[in-house]
Amino acid sequence: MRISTWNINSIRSRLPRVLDFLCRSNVDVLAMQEIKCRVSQFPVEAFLASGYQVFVNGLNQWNGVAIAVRADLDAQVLGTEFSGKIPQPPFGKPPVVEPRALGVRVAGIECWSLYVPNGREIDNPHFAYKLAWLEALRSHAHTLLAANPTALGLFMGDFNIAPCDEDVWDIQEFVGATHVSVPEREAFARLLQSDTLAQAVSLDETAISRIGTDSTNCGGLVEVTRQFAPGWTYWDYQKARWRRNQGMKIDFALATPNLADKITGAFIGREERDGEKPSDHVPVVLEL
DNA sequence: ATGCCTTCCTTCGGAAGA
Repeated sequence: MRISTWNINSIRSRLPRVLDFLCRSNVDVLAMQEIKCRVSQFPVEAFLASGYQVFVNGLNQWNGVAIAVRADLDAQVLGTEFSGKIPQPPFGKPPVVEPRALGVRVAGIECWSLYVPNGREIDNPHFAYKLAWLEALRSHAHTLLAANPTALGLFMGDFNIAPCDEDVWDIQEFVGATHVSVPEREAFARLLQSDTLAQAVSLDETAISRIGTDSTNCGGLVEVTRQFAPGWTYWDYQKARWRRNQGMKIDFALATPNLADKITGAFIGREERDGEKPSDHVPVVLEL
């Protein structure tokens, strides 16, 4: 079975590329982020014609997530809300929960497509929102595993965090920036099983032991792409980042331990950053 | 050279992305 995650940066701009990728790569489940459209604007018929059922969470031109599942697979929507309450952004009237999460149960696996808030700048209210959003995700994962330690759960998407210094082309360029800060890396680490932290994030021993001892309240997940698929998943459109190969590794798949044991490989579809109208992210594909 | 790009909208300028 093949499961993929991809921040496509607008389904209406990327439809031919996404359908081509689905068929060519023999993908069974695709978690998409940044569809940038309302549910009514999503090209459902085109997916059906290509042999995929598709589930959509989209409100307007911002954010939005979807999951395509091969038509012959059994799939049920879980929802757009975590058991850990998803926070509202620090703006907007009336207040609304942004479409950044969608869960579908596929073949016994609880699959989530996630678009973690960007954070903007460290001192921006959006940054606190990002941390609160990640805490809601941690709470959900913790609750899932507390209820059933053998649960099969997969939390895929654009995490907007570079967990390790090597996950950006030059860490010196990111001094004082979001995506690499200690609070973000700690929030990412708290999603994980405590004994997988040391190799999963660039944090000092004090921070790792502090988070690691908090095992009664950790997410309990395992990041399952890095060991099979090293390298970056995003290159900014600006400043010729792709041509100069200056990228970031910010797209991941976090699995519950029982599902992590079933992962046999992963790869990054780098070729999707080339050619006509690419997204700035490329797909990450898991093999089970 | 801020190596200035891509997407969206009650659209031709601004917001957001990371």
